Amino acid sequence: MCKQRPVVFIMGSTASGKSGWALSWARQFRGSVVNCDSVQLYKLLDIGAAKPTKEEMNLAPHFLYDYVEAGETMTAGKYARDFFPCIESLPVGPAFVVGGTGFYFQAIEKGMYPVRQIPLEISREIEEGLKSEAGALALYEEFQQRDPEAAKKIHFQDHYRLGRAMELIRAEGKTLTAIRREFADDQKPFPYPLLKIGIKWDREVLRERVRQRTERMIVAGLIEEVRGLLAVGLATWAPLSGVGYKEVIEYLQGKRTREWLVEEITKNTMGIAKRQRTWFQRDPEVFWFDGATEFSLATEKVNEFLDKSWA
RNA sequence: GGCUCGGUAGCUCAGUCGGUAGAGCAGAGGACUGAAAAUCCUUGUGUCGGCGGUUCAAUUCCGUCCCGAGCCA
Repeated sequence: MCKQRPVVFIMGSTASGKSGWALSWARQFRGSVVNCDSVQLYKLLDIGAAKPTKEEMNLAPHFLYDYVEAGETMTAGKYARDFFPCIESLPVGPAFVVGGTGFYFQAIEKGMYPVRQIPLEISREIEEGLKSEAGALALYEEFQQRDPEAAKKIHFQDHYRLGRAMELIRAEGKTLTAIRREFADDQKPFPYPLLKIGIKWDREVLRERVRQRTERMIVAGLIEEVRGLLAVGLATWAPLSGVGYKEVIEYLQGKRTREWLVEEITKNTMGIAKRQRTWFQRDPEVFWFDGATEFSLATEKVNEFLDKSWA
């Protein structure tokens, strides 16, 4: 084994300035920026996804942005499968992996359970069951019976997780708990030298940043972007029910004011920020830096890490 | 000026036929292995507009004052 490519994760909530830090470092340390955001990887989602602009992307190599066709649905598993070939094919230099999707970071760092795609009949069957209160309850009871350990951690109202757990039982014939256990036994470590940087902000300052960014998005043409997506028949595409898009759709449909739009997007974006914070916080390996004042401190940390890992 | 309807949690409001009150939203905290910008969980004491009166007991009834909306002058 000779030199390995150093990888820096840049984590934090939305509107924390991650992309900017990543770009600065990619230029300063002659590296690449790799996206780890579940929305920015789609084509046609630009303004609402807060994707870096073409100009910004031209200042350093950017990867895994804009590469999934609109209308398709990405998953953490697919993302993880795309990530490693991408890293291998990068030009020389460190990789700055940046994004707000904690689940995707986990998918590349820890790996995903090796399970096959759920056959359509099975997912349909579960979906049907989940439609009624009684059906959901019956599924939950079956889940509790088959996998009491996992059932303790999944609330019966969390139909999404309940459904997935039941799909695995029916498709793989294995419980979540069993899959987890097998997986833990042959878990492989992340194959590159890794540094995790987190960007944090005072809550109220972040709220103000989000509000201003929302304003800027609207001025930049967010509404037209959404109109365009609807025009090509993407109304039911999952990402359009995400924050920043669903509000515009509602605005386009009815009597919501522009003021409501800004407030609603700001509010819902803060909800995302909260969930992102909760996710990243529990990773003890993250080095946190204040977004307003500690960029140079963080740069020193990165520099020191790169020195060590290239040696 | 008169009449009517309101004034209850940060916001919108419910409610107590008199025994000091509760939802939604917001806010806060948390979970998380193929939709994750998703999905889900936990969390509500506030002079019930002020002051008096009746009452064992008033946010609830009565009086009065203040504030808001509407109608009539």
